[in-house]
Amino acid sequence: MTFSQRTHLAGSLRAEHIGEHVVINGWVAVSRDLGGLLFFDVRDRSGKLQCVVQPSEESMMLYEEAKRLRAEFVVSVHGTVRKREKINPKMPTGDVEVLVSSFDILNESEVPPFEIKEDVTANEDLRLKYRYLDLRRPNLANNLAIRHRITQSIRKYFDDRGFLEIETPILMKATPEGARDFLVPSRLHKGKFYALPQSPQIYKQLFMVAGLDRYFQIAKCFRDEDLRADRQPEFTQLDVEMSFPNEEVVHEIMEGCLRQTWRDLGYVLPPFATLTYHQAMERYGSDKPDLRFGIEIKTLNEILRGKTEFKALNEALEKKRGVIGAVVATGAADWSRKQLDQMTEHAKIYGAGGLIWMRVTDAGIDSSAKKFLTEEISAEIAKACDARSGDLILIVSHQKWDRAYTILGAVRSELAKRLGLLEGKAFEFAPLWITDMPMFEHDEESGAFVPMHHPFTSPNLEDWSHTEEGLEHVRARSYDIVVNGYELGSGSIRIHERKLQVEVFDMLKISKEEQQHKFGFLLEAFQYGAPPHGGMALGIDRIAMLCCGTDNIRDVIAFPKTTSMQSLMDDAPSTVEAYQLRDLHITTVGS
RNA sequence: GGAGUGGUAGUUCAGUUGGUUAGAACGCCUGCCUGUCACGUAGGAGGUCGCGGGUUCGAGUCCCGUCCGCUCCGCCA
Repeated sequence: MTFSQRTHLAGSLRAEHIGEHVVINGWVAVSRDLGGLLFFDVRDRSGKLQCVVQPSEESMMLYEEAKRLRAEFVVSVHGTVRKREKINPKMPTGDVEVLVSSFDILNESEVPPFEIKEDVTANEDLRLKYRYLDLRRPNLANNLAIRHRITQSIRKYFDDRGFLEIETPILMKATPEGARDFLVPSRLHKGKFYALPQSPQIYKQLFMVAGLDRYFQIAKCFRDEDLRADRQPEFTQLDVEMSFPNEEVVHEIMEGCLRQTWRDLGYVLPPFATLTYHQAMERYGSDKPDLRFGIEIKTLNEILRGKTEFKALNEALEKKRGVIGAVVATGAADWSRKQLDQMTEHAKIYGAGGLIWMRVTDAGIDSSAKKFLTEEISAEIAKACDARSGDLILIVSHQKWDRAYTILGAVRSELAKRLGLLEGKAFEFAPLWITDMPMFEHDEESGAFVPMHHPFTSPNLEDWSHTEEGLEHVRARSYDIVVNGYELGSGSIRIHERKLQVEVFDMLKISKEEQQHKFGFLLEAFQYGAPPHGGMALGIDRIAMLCCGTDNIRDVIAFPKTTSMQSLMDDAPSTVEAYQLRDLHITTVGS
């Protein structure tokens, strides 16, 4: 089939093009036959354009032919741009239309399974099955364009600063720490497996040993863990590492990168706040707090100690790490019993035993724990919380420090939602650094200490301890970037000395044999002049989510998986032929 | 691993206490219509109520199981 090359994109025509002869190639979005006068809109990636077939005696054939046009037919339209009789202010191209002189149907289309329009109503599973049609919608296509803009901006930023973009292997050694690996069986090595990278962490550290000095990569990473609205099994990271840095250098580079990316998209990224991990937990109940709204947690342990008969509260006070905390819902004293019950149910999802509410009014303080809290104590709590008449105080207690604050953080977020504190703030950004994470975390199940970040993170040497009791208080030289409640990424100054790395492995109860088997090559590399180094990794998908104003990671990925890790379009994962399994020395068990 | 929620026409949904032939809107098809842009208008076609079993004279509706979508807890160095 022959057809003319287009002269313009459909969405690009404006009044300045009036009088020009143009060729537009695209899809029929909709056709309106008024009986003798026929309009059809042509859509391409750039937008939509109205075309009109106005029959005259010599063009009746054209009109008859145009009646065949249906949605999603592919057409090549020749015509002349002219001013519309009635302009359409809702369309960017609404000042003009193309008077069609001829057109070719380049391909017909079945009736699509859902209408391809901006305000799509079809459910997501149907749209995922026909993803190529969903991507035809300008809003989704625009998300991918924004994502492209982000990666271009990042590449330019790091190139300008002497960073080399270097690819790392996708088939790598399995190091089953942290998340589950995706494994790839080896055909040539019976019974052995590669793993897909959870991150290029070890490779980029070896780049520093190699003297490559400054590295970055936009890298695909894989984790075989359960999905969420902001998590996919394969995702993309901006991975960065540099030699001879301190925390300030890394922070400056990464902040600059995000600021430039935001600017290139036409957004403003305000200055970063900084909170230590403990500050974030105790003030906002999260290690990734959303600072677009201000509700802060108040800890009430000292106010309530020895002042109440409430059993649940005293149980928290008796424990070394128990916490009683409160958040204030401004102006919510008039909430109904039902609303309060809903908040309680929400807190219980996160492990709360219950929720105490206090209504502060001119008439005094009404409380669900009236029996156990005297008027004086209630007043003192209200004062500590800065609660005024008309406010609602929600109190949570838990015997564990982090659980208590996590529940309070969840209540804080739910309040923001219910009080509408985030409305109209999709494109406001509140970035911050979270610093001084604990190096180790006590694991309830195993009773052992596990690394909170990863085992290559350098401890703060001021805190470094060789005793188990001391481990709890060792700070890591790590840092996270958080924006609007999303952890965009984390990084650290790494260990670059074999001796310290072995000490950390020992503390984590990784046996010498295991150290050698999993990380022997890294320990060996550290013996040959490894420079001090550090870096960071940021989630490109989450950056794109923020910049597209969506809270669903699937909106910024071309072909995403569902929450059960399937691709509805191509039906992956699927069974394979028996000979393929034989080649790989694999048999499947069970059914 | 667990919790919640949904699955009815091509699509989005409604469907009462279990009761005749399962409805609406949009889309689709056929006419009519020369300035529409959510065109209008007249008519028409279109259903394995996710799947399997059970209770019942009778199941879209009740029960059990199962599959799938979404959200969340756990998990995610």
